[in-house]
Amino acid sequence: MSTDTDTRAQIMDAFGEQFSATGYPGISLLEVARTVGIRKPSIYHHFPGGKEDLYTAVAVRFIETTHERITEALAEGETFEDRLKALVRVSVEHTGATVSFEQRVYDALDLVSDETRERVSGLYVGQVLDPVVTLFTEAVEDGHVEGDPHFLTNAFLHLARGASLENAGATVDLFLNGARAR
Amino acid sequence: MSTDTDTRAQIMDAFGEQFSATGYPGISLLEVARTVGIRKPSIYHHFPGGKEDLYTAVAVRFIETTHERITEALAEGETFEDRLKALVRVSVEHTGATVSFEQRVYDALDLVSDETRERVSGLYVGQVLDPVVTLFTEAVEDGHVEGDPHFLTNAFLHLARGASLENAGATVDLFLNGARAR
DNA sequence: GTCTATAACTTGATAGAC
DNA sequence: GTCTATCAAGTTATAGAC
Repeated sequence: MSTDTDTRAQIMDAFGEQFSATGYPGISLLEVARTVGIRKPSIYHHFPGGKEDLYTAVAVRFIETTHERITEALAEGETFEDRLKALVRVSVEHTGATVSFEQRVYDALDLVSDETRERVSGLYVGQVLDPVVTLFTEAVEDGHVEGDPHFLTNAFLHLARGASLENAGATVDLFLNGARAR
Repeated sequence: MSTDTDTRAQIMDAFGEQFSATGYPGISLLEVARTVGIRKPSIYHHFPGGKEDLYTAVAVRFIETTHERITEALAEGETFEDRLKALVRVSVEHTGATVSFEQRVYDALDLVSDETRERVSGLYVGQVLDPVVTLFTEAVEDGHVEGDPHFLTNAFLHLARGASLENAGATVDLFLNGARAR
């Protein structure tokens, strides 16, 4: 095997780490190159489009990984409630120090070209959002929950963003039963 | 009245707009100066500490404004439920295009000096977070809701972040009663 | 209070050798 | 596939004139 794919992956990893820490405008390709141990021009061999090209690759990889984790989470749960708990855990794993990688990806959309924005946002909706919307659509049909599936999806994902591994169960319970004292 | 405070406010406004659009690393003080209609060095007369000094001023102003709005929201509502709805509306007003100003402020904390971080985050906790924690602490005591006040505060604020003006009521209803079909 | 001028440096990106 | 060398343009920040 050539070292090609290895270097490429290392560049993406280094980019992703900086991206997570500072967001799109804060990334320095020089710093990325230094982290990998190569010179800056070498990045352009692997990613001719430069910074935006790298962003696209990293965002696509993240979205596809997330899609896989969501699919696994939805498959492993027996009950609807279990599936929600698994989804919260997926969300928690993505949440970095101060701001989630997902938020960074979404955030950068305003700073890239129309083509990149449409490609990444389209992929995000199809691979990440739609599976959750489908889950809630079926859950409404099955009588587990009531309300508009898109509203429920949005509310649940925002709630999940604030959760931690410890209170994943409590978060799902709050979502299903509310905070009102009984 | 001198033009001093006026220029200072204009600089803060221009900074805030760019800050909202690109986040801390994406801001150009040259661009800020151009927007205001002055040369870049003039910024340093009003904000000797440069970029970070400006960030602090804008963040402090935002937090204090938010504190006032929260206080008003909590005062205007008669019932606990009304107060929650008013809080959601305050949160919605802060939410910009892709990412809220609040998120931007919080986000930049990792990129500034220790002193600035401690000052801004301390002010945020005291002025924005604590009033909501107090509201939930009292609500638990009064038997309106049940659970840990800090958990409830965190969950509610995350939920509110995903709300819109149209579904503010539905969001509060979801928080209090849950999504479970009855 | 605002300016011109400038220092010192980093950015993204390219050309061309090996 | 990686390199050296280089580019134009951007960045924060300061000194000193008016």
